[in-house]
Amino acid sequence: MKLTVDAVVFSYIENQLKVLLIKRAFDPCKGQLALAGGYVQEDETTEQAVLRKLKDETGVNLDYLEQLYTFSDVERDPRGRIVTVAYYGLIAPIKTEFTLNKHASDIGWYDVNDIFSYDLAFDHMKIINYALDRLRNKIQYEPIGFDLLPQYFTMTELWMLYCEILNNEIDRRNFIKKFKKFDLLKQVPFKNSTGNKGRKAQLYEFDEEKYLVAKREGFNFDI
Amino acid sequence: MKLTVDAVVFSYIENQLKVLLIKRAFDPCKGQLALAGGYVQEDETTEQAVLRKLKDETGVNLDYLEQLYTFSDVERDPRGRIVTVAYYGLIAPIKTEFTLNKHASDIGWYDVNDIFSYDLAFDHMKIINYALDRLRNKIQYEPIGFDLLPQYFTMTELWMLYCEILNNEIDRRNFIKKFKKFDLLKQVPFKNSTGNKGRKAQLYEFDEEKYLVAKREGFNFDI
DNA sequence: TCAAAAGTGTTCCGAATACACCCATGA
DNA sequence: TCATGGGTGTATTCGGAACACTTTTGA
Repeated sequence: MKLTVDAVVFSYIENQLKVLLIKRAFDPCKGQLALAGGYVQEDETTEQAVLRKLKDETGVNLDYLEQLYTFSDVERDPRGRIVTVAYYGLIAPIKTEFTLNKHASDIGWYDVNDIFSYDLAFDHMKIINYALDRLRNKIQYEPIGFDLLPQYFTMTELWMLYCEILNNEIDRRNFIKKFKKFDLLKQVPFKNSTGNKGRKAQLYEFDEEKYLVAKREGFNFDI
Repeated sequence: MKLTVDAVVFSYIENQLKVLLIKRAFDPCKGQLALAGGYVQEDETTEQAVLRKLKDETGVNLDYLEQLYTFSDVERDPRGRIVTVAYYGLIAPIKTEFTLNKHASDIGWYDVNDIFSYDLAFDHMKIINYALDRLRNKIQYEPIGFDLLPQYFTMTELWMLYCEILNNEIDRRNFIKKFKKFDLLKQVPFKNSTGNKGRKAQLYEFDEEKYLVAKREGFNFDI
């Protein structure tokens, strides 16, 4: 019985929800896209293992990490009996410098709307779908969406993120009204100028402290 | 690296939420209360392992089973590096016949409101608390409460179950009104007579079929 | 006829929804 | 001055919360 970890890492790049995949350099499944992951060592928790493997295999540092599910189908790995503890992580769209290592011939961000047409290694498609379900649920009742955005963002960007992930049409005005009533955002004293059209937008920052205090007093984040 | 499973089994007996614990017959933690569980075999999934161990160690058959979380602290088991996949299960309060086996010197139902004063083996207290959190959340948006009740139950019993688990005062009238509007219950053509006081109560049965149809059409169970 | 539990209805309030116009900016 | 995207307000509707009386039953 061997134990591995796998990580479904999401980011939000160019208004699209992306997932981090590596191209496997070795068999089994050589050449196929796969999640980052690997064996758990004797002296580390599964969470530590995920962070270590991500660092080793891709060089990324997460803003959020959560255990997803443990997959234990007997036939899930051709190398033998391998149980995997899957995690999902979120990362702001900073310029991610990938450090290729021997296990991966390529590393990249793939649009989640496209991955269904790819041929993923092992049961990794199943794991990604599980992660997507969890993300879509969780983003509605925990303020984790901010971990997919840069530190400073506009209301429209926040709104577009939610539209993209929940893939439905949310009324922009109602969404912003609701979010402002939550009172979890700090205005920052400058505005953005992405694109050179139209009015400049106010930038905001998530106020983690405020959220924790509000939560302790019974506030429930709920979109 | 060894892999085990542990099961937090709940039932609802005498208007109290109970958890199934065994008294360990051997070291480590001999004599302490613990969850049912054990090693995962090479040719079975973790879910199959839980069901097998529950059958072996206690003889109970679950009405509901769900994976909870995988616990992997390096020091969580004195026997060495053991990662455990925890599950929680629900079972209706039928007369459960326990089959004692060599691993357990005793098996019993313990009120969840009392277990905090007991000395549980390993990190099993942590696991039970995790399961309680999950149950309290999930019962509010999936109709799993019925798996803690007998096939036929009264509205008042259903209401009391929710009050007990969510330990807060829910308005009885609003609760019943809401549940009736869901239209997920079948009236059965007889009434109960528990106790010999007061008006007899209509008995109901959960209509799983109706729920699945409604769910497919977009219905969301939500207390 | 009384005590105990079951069963039911109405009002009120707040949140969600639907919906449209004005503002700031740079070309 | 115009096109583009940012920012705000109101009316309506629906569901949740608060709340009290009548009915059935057995002793």
